[in-house]
Amino acid sequence: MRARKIARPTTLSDVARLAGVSPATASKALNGRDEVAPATRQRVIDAAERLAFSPNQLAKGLFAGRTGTVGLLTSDLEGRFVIPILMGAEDAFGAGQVNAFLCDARGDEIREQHHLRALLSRRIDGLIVVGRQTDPRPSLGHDLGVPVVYAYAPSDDETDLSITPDNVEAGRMAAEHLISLGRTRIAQISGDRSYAAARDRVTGANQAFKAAGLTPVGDVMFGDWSETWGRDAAAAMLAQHPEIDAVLCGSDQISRGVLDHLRDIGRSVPHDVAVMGFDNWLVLTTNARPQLSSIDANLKQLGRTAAERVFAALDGEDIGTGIELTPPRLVIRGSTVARLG
Amino acid sequence: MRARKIARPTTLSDVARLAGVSPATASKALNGRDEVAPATRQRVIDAAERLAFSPNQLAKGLFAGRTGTVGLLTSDLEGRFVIPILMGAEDAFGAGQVNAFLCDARGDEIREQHHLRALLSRRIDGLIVVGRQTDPRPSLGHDLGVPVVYAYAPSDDETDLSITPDNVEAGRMAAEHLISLGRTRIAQISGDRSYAAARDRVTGANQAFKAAGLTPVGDVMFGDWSETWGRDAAAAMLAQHPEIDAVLCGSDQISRGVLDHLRDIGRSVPHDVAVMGFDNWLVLTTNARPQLSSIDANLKQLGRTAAERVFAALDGEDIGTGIELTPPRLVIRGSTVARLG
DNA sequence: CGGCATCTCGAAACCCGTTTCGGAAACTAC
DNA sequence: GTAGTTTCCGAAACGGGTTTCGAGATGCCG
Repeated sequence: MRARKIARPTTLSDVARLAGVSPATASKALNGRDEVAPATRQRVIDAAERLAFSPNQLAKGLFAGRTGTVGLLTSDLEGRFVIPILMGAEDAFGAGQVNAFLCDARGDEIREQHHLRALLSRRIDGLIVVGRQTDPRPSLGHDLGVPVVYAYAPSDDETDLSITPDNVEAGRMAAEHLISLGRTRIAQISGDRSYAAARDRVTGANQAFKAAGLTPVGDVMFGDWSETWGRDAAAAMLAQHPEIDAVLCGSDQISRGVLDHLRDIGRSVPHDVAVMGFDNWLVLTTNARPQLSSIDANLKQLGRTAAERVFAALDGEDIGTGIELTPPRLVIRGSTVARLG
Repeated sequence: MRARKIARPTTLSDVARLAGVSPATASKALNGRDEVAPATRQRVIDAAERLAFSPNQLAKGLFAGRTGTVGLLTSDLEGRFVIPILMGAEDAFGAGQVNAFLCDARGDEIREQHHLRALLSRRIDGLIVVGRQTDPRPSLGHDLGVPVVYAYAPSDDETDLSITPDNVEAGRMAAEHLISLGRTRIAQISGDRSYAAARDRVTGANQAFKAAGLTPVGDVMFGDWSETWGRDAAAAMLAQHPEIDAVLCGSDQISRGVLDHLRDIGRSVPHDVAVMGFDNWLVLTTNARPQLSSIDANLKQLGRTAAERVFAALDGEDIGTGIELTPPRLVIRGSTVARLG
């Protein structure tokens, strides 16, 4: 049997005709409404089965006002951060009957507006806006007609709901881990100073140092987020302060550079110097020598939370306002604790 | 002026009423049909502008049978490979009026079927199936009613259209680069043997060796795709064959491990030993010491091509069959050519 | 000024599924 | 036997847009 050239999808009327009832009855039978005789219902169900009927969600959405679709508007698909968030959101959505439109604005405001228009004209039920930095981004406004949640990058309008990682807490957590290991001469090599993520983590770490009565060694070094910067910064730092016994880094990439330099100059990790990373990027952390302790921002969880907030808003709940911080998680590996290799 | 709690989107009827015409005329005016007087058209356009009217794509699609949406069914969002492909596809689609549904099946066939159902019931116009390996995957069949293109992972049904990187050519290209540099004692450290990508690249490289009259040093080492494996394999390889002057690796991660080991034992790269990676993963290649030469599979281009094929099929063209190979690209950096640092 | 072609517009049907509401049939109660 | 209930089904309207087709208003001709 050849497939028809144009495989017109079967409609509810087709099912109704085969079952010998009206479309109205077929609809009621398939949706479990109770004004249908059991025998009739079974006939309709059998007919639907036979024709492999799947209802046209467009028509359904047209009437219901709900489409079962959500927009994911990201500003950077290449970024590693948006992917886990998208996954978490997909997790939360996928459980139900929701599908997600993915749009990438490439950080271009025009393109973002364009995508936003397109999404709204498709009558999405909700929108998640994902940024690639934790710095605030312009709000999309409130008169969109659908609930909006900002993930990772918070909105600059505090009457929006934003969900973002708690980088201050993350910095504190990392510093406290090093302190709890007895390290006292701790240096910080961070990333790009223009990123709130870099500054926040340093803030948190400094709070922990202060609380423990420690003075950090040297000034915090800001640069970029690369391995190369980590290497160069470590060289400069250790030349000036050879006494340091731990380095708190702004990212796993930077940590890898620092580890590299430490091996070059023959310092043992973690015995002589402990090294903490940030982000828990597995490709980097688990293949480092030794494996790299890091702070995981729980991005997947963040994405799931964002999706759940959108869901809640769909069910009529108030979506809430302000910036909601999600807690980080400490992942201990061999770069801070020796027996873990 | 406060935004209404429920911002009911403006409909075509609203526009028509404001312009003082019937919905039918309004529709014709906005869609550029010529049975409308210029003055009337302008009135309608102005009214639409005033009300910020954007037509309900659902209703539009309901009638037209075209929804302007495409499904992207991937089996692994975490994989680095699918992301550039998705980007390329988004590029090609985004130019027009098409939006993409993103679904992640997590390599689970049940989940895949579930998502497929959902997508079809949303009346997508086309489907791109993205895999995370280049090994063939089960076909979804032909009676879906929409054009399907398989990207990266080809379908096991040769009457489907698949687009996948030419790994044999990639292997050959890498080997020829090393040969052209005068290297004659070349070893291969590859990834997981169960991956077609690993085997194909080795095949291509061996063809190049044969053509040049060279005998590879030692057996090809298969392992996994990690940096750690690269280190271990390099150690074993160099212990047994200290004479090698180039290593052809199965991935950039493996290359990084190899580079690491070479520095450990004091071999200079590229002077003593040249190293080639695969995938051109910038985070790894540009931060290596020296920077890593690699083969780029042009995945973004692949995604764009896949999207264009779907487009073509929508316009009535035959979608074609078989496996279409996309050419790789050689990226030369310091790990093979010294002056490039 | 009548007859005919042209232009412009709107009523109505349609896409597909849901829901309301009314009616027919079967059943109960007296 | 009649009146009142209940059960089950279908006609019709709806949602938001598109398209067909016919009607009314013009313009042009002789």
